Amino acid sequence: MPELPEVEVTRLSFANAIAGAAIESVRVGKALRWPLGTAPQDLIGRHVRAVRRRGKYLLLDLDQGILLMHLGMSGSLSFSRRSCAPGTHDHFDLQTDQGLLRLHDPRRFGAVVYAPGEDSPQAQKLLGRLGMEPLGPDFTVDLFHAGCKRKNSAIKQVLLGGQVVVGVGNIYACEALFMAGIRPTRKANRITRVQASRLHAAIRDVLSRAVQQGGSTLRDFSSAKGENGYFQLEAMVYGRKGSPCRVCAQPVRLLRQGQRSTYWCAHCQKA
DNA sequence: AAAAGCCCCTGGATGC
DNA sequence: TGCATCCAGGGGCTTT
Repeated sequence: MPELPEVEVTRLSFANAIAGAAIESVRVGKALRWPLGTAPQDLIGRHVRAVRRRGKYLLLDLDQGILLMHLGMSGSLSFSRRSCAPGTHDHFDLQTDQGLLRLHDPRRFGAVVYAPGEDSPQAQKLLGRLGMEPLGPDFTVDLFHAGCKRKNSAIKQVLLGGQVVVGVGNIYACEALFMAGIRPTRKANRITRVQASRLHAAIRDVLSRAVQQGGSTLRDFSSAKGENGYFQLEAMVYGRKGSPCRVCAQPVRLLRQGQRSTYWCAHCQKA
């Protein structure tokens, strides 16, 4: 489910509400991708200072240590003033004096990991190799182009890989490549400076528009307030195999790249 | 070192 | 209706 826009929409939907909250109890349900990394009761009494995002990770800053949260493929968070009994797929609860933060994740590819700090080995193992934040000031055309030139794989794979730029998942990689008119299979190291510039702009544009639309709700994503996203209605190619391209009316094509589906338009993406 | 493949897991859609 | 198969928004780890 969650790419950068969905994670950011989630963050925005509960960051203010949870700021300053004291942790009262922690419930760990069925196993997620990794163990919590500390005894749940050790978190009791600590305060949530802020909620940040790095790539597709959420970072809950505690007054001592941090909680790294990842939504995997099917995860979503909810934050509610009133708590209620957990459902089948509710695998992590953080009960605070300001409300209950709950992770719902049917497939359990998500994770909640405690680390003593952002620079700790536990955190760096997950965050250490992440590329540039696409909506941040450090994501420049020059650095993006240089990053592409270092990669000998398909540009679609580079976007998904997260070592050059983070947060771009399958939906937004397809959409950005369409907007930039670039073939998904193009070798990244053969992208010209002009193409890199177009793709850079497309990535920023599609991600920021998606945040404004509340993300994409394909199956069951919603923000921590329960609000659905609407960007999927604006998708030009993703999930539209065989349907007419919204620009040229040629049928949208589907191909496999690294076990993932790539949607694209052969007529509009010739670069 | 870098790239490609392999899994983790559940549920919904599709086809017979 | 039932059952098998395929597919899904990710990404760390293992194998080439």
